Amino acid sequence: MDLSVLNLQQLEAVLHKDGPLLVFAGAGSGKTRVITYRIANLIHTHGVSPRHILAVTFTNKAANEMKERLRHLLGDAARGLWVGTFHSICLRILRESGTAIGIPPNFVVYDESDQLEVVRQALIALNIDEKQFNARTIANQISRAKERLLTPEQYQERAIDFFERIVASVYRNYQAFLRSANALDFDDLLVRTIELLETQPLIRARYQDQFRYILVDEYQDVNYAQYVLVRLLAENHRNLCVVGDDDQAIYSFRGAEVELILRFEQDFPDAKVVKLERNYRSTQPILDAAHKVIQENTLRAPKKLWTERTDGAPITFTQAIDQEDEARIVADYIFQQVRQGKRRFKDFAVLYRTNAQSRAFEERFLRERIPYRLVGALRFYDRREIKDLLAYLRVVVNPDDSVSLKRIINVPPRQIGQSTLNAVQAHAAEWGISLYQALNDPRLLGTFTPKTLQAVQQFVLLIEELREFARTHSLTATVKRLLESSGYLAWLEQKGDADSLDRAGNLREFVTVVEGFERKLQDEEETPEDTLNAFLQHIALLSDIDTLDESRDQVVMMTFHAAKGLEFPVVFLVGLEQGIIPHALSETPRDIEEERRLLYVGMTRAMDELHLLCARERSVYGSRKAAIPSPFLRALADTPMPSLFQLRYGGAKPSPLQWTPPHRRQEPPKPAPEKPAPFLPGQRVHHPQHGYGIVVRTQEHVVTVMFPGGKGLMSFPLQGCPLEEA
DNA sequence: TTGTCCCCTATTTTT
DNA sequence: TAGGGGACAA
Ligand SMILES: Nc1ncnc2c1ncn2[C@@H]1O[C@H](COP(=O)(O)OP(=O)(O)OP(=O)(O)O)[C@@H](O)[C@H]1O
Repeated sequence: MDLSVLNLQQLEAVLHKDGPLLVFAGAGSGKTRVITYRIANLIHTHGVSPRHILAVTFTNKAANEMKERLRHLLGDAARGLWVGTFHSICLRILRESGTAIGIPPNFVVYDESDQLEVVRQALIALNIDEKQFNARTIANQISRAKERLLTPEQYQERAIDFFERIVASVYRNYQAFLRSANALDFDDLLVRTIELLETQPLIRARYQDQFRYILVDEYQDVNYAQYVLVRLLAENHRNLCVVGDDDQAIYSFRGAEVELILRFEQDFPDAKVVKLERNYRSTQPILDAAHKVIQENTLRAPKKLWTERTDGAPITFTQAIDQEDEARIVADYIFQQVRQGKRRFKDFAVLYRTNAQSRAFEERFLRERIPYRLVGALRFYDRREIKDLLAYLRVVVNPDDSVSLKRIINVPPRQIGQSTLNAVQAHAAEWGISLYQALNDPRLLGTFTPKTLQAVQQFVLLIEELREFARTHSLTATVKRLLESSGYLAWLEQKGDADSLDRAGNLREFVTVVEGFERKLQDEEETPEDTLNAFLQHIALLSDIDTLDESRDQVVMMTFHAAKGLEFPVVFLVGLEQGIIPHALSETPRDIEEERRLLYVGMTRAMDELHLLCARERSVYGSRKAAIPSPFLRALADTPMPSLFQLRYGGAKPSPLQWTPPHRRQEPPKPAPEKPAPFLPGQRVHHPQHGYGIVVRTQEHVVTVMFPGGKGLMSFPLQGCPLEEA
């Protein structure tokens, strides 16, 4: 195997065979590469069987890439390796061995919205007003508790105020509900795996023996439960290699604790520590700027980072008028670079703090026919029609899954309305049975009018018939059958509006996805039921980034969070404004430092070019608000940063960041009393603050003017613009 | 029971 | 801005 693609420090980490190992290093220093080559080396040089190796990645996509690279390095010798996220690995363990603690392998994985629904049900059962205690907040609290491995009882003991006591009772109820629906939420996957390993010595011994080498990427973002799981699994062989960078810890809102990586050397006093200092990804100007930003943080371990790419383009900073202008500037730049043959679309990434910011870019890119892929909060599988279909499938697997049943009982409408549903729910709650059991309970059915009774019985018949069908047919056939016999597809088509037809299209696409999944499983001998289970569980753990296809020539857009671990030749960081990053909701110094790390993660995704943008004005909830640059950019005050205008039109020499101090409020644009004078390119104009300039271009609503004296180009909305002919 | 219309509110980030 | 929920008529 060719280890010459590693530097000395990387080699040191890769060759370290037994015992705990910490690779602690900055962005782009080749940490992930170390993990990959360490695995390859263990298999190739030391003859370790792949099934004795467990590698944990942050996303499913990262797992797939690692598998792919190992296949490339080792060919078939890499088969049998365990690579996946914490959640997918726990899922696999629970499927294999969960029965020992009463988890049948066909459990359902509840996602966030299912979770919320369960909390709502619990609130109703406990007679708590949802307006008084927000279901989402409570669901979050429950998640936090599980991440700290607190049972409802333990949580209750620790509850210090009224709210927490409420949460404790909801939590207890919530767990009971999950159990009766044979469901696990995301956190349960970890919690129950740990429970399994802690209470079942034989099973623990088996997995501890199996995973002789454990490697964890992005260790700075593990939470307490994940930490406990790793320790538990590694306890015996102690061949644990963790890799991370405290400056890239950005998931504390999800319970992750950076302290866990900082504590590694105390947990394993004999740990070998390797630091990597050479960055292979970015040019010097990018690295310098990123370093200036992150250096402002106080809670960090200092680290060096250098690069041989000392000759890069300067980073740019551009203030746009508003978000549309921001999108326009980015689109123009991309278009120009592609047209000149310098770049392809897939070389570009647009990164932002919040998903809502993608909108202006989508619109602009659509208009300019720039192909793009949005990695969004809304997954394909989260679309309403797909979730409905999945709910049907879950009910087919497990009719006692009341959350799913409730979702589809009247979709499409089948005469089972709110009042019937209320009666069913009340009955189910009263007798402690599932909704489906209630629907079959003569005591309840007796109270229905003939019309309702018929509707209910038809529904039960539909489900039974589908269950029978699913037992004896392929997954694809079942899905097709379901779309027919539930009347779902017909319902959408009969509605006939654009939205419904769109949804119908998505459902057909879903059938294709199912076919693909089934084809991949072909070699494994599975019963139709197993296939269906595996499919549902698999989908529950997918995130949108996992479906990103990097071979397609398209610009990618995603949040800073989603970009973790990725790299792109040209990166635009947009909306770098106070209130967005740091986000207005971050308050404590700790929060602020995490926001700064987020910016750092974004900056360090760039290989060749980094472009920072912000807008002077932004629409929030539809109303326009003045915006000022993010205070984080102050760290770059002495960095020469030309704007994209200057880059394009030449003009003034790169100037330092023009800082608009926070106290100097931007004037909201005054509505123009008369039709604005049309400006022509080449025309001389005067601006009250910036003085004389030359118009370089006019568009429908915007005029761009070049000012002398290092000011470069500025754009103004024609509406209410203070420019005058000179 | 269904469908429509209008008002209100929520928005950080996600496995 | 949008989408969810409540009020109301058919
Ligand atoms: N020894 C090396 N020689 C050449 N290129 C390398 C070397 N090590 C890593 N690289 C390249 O550097 C880039 C960053 O590597 P990698 O993703 O492993 O870094 P990382 O430390 O995991 O980054 P991050 O923390 O930002 O996710 C990749 O393109 C990788 O191929």
